[in-house]
Amino acid sequence: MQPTLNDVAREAGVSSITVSRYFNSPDSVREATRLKVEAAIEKVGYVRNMIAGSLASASSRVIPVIVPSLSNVVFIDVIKGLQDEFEAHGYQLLLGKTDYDLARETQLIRTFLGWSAAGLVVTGLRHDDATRQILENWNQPIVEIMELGEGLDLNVGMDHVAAGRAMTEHLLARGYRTIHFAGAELDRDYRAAMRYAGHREALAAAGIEDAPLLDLPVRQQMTSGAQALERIKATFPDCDAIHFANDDMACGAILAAARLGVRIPDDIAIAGFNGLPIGEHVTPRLTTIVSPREQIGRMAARKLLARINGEPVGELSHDLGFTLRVGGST
Amino acid sequence: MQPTLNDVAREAGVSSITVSRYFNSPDSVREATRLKVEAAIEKVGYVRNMIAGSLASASSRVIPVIVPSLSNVVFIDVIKGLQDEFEAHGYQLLLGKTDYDLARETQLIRTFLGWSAAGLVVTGLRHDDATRQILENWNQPIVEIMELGEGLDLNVGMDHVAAGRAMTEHLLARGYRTIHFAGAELDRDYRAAMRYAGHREALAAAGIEDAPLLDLPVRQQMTSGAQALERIKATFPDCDAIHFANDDMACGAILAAARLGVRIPDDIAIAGFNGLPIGEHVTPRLTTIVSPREQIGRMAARKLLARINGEPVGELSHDLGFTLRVGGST
DNA sequence: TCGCTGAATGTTAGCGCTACCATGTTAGCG
DNA sequence: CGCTAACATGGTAGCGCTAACATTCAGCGA
Repeated sequence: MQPTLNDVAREAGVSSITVSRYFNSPDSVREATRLKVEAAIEKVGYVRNMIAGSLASASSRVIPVIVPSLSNVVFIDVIKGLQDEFEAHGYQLLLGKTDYDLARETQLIRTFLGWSAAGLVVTGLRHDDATRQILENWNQPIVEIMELGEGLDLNVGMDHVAAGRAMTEHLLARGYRTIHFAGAELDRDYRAAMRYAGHREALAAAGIEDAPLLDLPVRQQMTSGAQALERIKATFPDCDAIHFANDDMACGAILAAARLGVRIPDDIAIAGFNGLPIGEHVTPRLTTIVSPREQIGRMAARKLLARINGEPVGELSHDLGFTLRVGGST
Repeated sequence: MQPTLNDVAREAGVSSITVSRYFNSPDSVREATRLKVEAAIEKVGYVRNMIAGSLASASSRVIPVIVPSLSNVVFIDVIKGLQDEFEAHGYQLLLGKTDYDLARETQLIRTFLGWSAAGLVVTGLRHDDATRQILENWNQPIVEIMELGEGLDLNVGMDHVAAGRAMTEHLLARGYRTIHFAGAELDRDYRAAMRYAGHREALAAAGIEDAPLLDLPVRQQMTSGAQALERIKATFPDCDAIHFANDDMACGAILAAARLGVRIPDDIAIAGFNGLPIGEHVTPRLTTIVSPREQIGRMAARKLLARINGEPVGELSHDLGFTLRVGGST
């Protein structure tokens, strides 16, 4: 049987609430008492029972994080940022995954509420009505991450439409005119679809109404990229640039180009999105948009913790921006 | 205020314990009662309070997972496997990260014990005495993952020494004789060091006593790989093969080779470890050892859940093996 | 010395649920 | 039709902690 607060209290010759205070508000315990309590804790080998504490105080130091997928590096980096900040402040990260299914999201949130969570991190601004209703009635802080817009509470991310626009503006500036957009399952990955929307906007602004789209079924991302290049090269010989939905696909295309004898950027230019390390190692270097993934996690955690601790959080919606990194591929 | 079991019970005209049974052992509740309870739950919008349940039953459906790093794809894949299985069985994954620090591991485990966890997944077989002592006195199932050997309880992984040996045997069979091993911070990444040990064994068995090692400080893995290639090429012109500690480094080297005009495998052969998708996209294809990462997660979760549910778990230590995937790089 | 004040500590009553045992209820049998 | 066994349900106590209020104590000025 694990020792309890009472065992520590008896050993230290104080009451159990004093030991509780030693943990929760050390400043309100006198130095001498603190030492006695510390010795007692050490002696009996006490481990705090977080469950009992959470029940009594109706709040736990647990923060659920809901992401659509763990196969995507993007979310890994975000989780890393979140985890670092949470751990540093004594909060635990509870991981949930929706597989891009909004109903699953609702279910997860329902479960997590049962953990009296101190806050919630959820991916994206799109939720179904059930989720929305639950969260609106929940009075703990929430951060919606990745995108930007009118949210439930706090919001940290970047503007995907602007990112798509920026890349296509770059391609247009370089003189490319027949630019295809290639992605994988854009209905699920709606943030990629937003980048495609930005891409269309940029084309329209340049007087180009045609914005050809190749939307492949997901398999392995790099393979899809290679496949997209082959397909577009074969079907649309006029195409002079491909704007990919992500770096994995773009690098898959660049690596395939070497095998196929396609010269980049002379025969066709390639652009990506995310700023993954691999883009710097392929030849030519990939032109991409660097997304602030880990920073999104870090900032989301900071805002959430600030809100939990009743500190000012600043703007509700926080745009972390992005940077265009130009390589030799465009 | 959230509705409680009592609210549901009153609404359904039964006692609260019956509602509790509806959740925990549905088979022991009559059909008619079940329907009444379901209607009541729906009506009052009841959400289970997992905290209270965990306190009363002294066990929570939470399973902490402790990994050294989140920057390494390897652990991501493992977490994915674990998460899938846990979620399917109604268990929550609590994520902890040690940054390869054993003292941090102890601290995390101590905290997690306070969550009355149903089990624990921890990376590796090496722990400090404090951790070992805590875990030996804890009577819940534990799985140590990644490696193989005499563990605290259950163990799922692969034999890294054998993997290193297998790769080097392959290189020797291909006729390479001056084989360098290149890794990054092998003191921290001791599983890579185990592969190096296997590499040395294979060389020794072939009568080669010299097993040159290049151990770089970690930066970005692909960059380290490129750097290793340059360094070895310049310093040891006789070297005819590099056995890398992982695929990232190996691919970094292959991609750098194209830029440097080094022909692979004619000038130098390159081998990796892990079987990441990128290895199949570089030219030539990377020869590597495919590690069963996601399967390790999945199997670890299954064994843990079996043990939790009092089902037979089979062998305490489970070897998931590995496969040599030969590409054009050797 | 006393009384006052603020800081430190204690007392009490739950938080919402489940374990344990007790009781009621049904079906099957002779 | 009564008896029994198996099944279904209920009452009660308490898991280990903290919120809220109560009390004590130290330190100080008058």
